[in-house]
Amino acid sequence: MFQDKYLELIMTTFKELADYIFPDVKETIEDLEKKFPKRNLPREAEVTRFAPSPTGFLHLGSLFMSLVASKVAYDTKGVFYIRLEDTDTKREIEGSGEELITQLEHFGIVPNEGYLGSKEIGNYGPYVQSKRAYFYRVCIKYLMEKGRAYPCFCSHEQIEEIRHVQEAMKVIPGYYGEYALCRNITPEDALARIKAGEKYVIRFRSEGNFDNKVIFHDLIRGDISIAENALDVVIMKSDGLPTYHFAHAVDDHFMRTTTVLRGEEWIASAPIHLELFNALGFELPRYAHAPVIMKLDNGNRRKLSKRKDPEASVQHFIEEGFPKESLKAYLMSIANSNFEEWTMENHCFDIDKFKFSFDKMSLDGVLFDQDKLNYFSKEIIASWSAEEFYEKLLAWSKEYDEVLYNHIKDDKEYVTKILNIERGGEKARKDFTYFKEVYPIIGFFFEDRFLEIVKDGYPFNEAMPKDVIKAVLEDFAKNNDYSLPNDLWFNTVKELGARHNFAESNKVYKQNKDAYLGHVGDVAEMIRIALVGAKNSPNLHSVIQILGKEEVDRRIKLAIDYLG
RNA sequence: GGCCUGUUGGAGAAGCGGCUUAACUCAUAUGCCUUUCACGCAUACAUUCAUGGGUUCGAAUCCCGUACAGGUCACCA
Repeated sequence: MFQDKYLELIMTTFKELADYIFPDVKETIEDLEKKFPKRNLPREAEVTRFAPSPTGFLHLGSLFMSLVASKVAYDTKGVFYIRLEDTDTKREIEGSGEELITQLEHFGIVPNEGYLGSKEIGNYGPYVQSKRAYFYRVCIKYLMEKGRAYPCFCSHEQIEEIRHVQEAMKVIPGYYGEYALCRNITPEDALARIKAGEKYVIRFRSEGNFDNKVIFHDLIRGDISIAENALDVVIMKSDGLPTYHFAHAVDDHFMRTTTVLRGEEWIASAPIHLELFNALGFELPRYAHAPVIMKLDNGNRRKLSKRKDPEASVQHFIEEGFPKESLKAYLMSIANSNFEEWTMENHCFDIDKFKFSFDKMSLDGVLFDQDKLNYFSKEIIASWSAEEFYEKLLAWSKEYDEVLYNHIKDDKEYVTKILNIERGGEKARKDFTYFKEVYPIIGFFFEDRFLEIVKDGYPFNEAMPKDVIKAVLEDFAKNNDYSLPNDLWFNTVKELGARHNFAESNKVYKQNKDAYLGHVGDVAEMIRIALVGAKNSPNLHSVIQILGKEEVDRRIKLAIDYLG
């Protein structure tokens, strides 16, 4: 009897406290429930999200997360949205929110709703946490009235001290139970201290016990059994903004997220979220804790670090000119190991056509594999038509490679021909893995670049007498027939070789080395070096066809002059 | 240190009690093809599934211990 009376008394003072702290809050959780009703979607439709903090460039891991999240929504005809988690004002980097969106867009990841940099779309906003302060206040006020939240006046030093005591006593560290100093401050006292201007945070009053276990289901890992939460976590910081834990509960509930996809580093705090959802009377979303992308460093696996690893930044791949399709295909191969087999069966790298599933996802952090990315990239670039390649190359170079851009922008026809060499078919040429290496490979096709290459001499075979090379080139200049197709043309090269005592094939040469100066391969090499300034190039016939008679003649003459 | 998660070749992995002499892909090596390079083709690459024990007629697959790796223990997300 006395107990009930006391409880009633406490409750009313809790309410006074809450009213004092949140004078602006007029609405209740029920009002918000009505304002943000469940979306009218088919049952299997998933609502997913990507919730980055504006603290720097887009991380490869973040791209991975957003790719999977958007894929899940896309596959189920659901909704994918973006929410900006900007509650950490200290770490915030000006403009990085917009940058994140731009980079996501570059990869074709466009949300159905949410924060879009310059604007927002959707009925569940605002989608920027700093603009949602009111909603958090509504929810905290609710908890406080129920006695499930209380102001805490402890300083960092005090908390530090508590931890030291706990460490010495070998008990679980943290702000809970008897160690939660402010937990039992009466509402009257708290009110007085707040009125006196003392700084405070608001903590959640946990009813859990570390000795109990909670089981929660993870879409990737299955059931995870873990100690119940007993920590009185901070839910509102002294600056009035919510902590991640609280914002997660409020936002994902009112934005009606059905599946929360996040990094595995959140598994440990899941019990906090469980209790928070419960206390607020919210239905729990499904969770999927994805593995992180790692790197091998001195034999140890560690997370890709923004500071140490250039490949941690998505911008790095954009600047190098990896096609967006390559990166997406690579990331999908990490997400679902059967994706690679699927690409081979279907001769397709379009991740939109692939069916993603959580249970094919790895549980372990995967090592970033540049070789694998390169492989996808080569295959994908080889699968494009020359026109497609040209357009993409042009767009990229305009932004990141001025020299290349100036060479290709005004001569689509010429460049397309170059890019078309040995393109298509089962045995397509696969020598480009990213845009940045295109110019070094095809540069010789351009007059100015060719002169630059050749300026310091030609890499002719030292063992071959100069007058022989000269004679071969002179003969070639006189007798080269542009009208012939590859096979017939190459026969004329063989004949040319024969006139200068070169065997028609390596086989013939090997049988009687003394009878010849060399074989056709050597002849082709001389012509190649004269025309491109290097020992290797794409198919010679193609090169000659593209350069044209005039240019070939000029280059041959230049080489002859060089030989003296 | 407590708790959580994981451990199949250099990488990503399939397999989840007998069809596995452990699939497939990338990488690597060698050879073939070839006018160079690239492509393509062929072959090789884990007697063994971190390790020790157990259950079983039978284990990579189930159970227990150990080791190792990653995560987490903030008014950071």
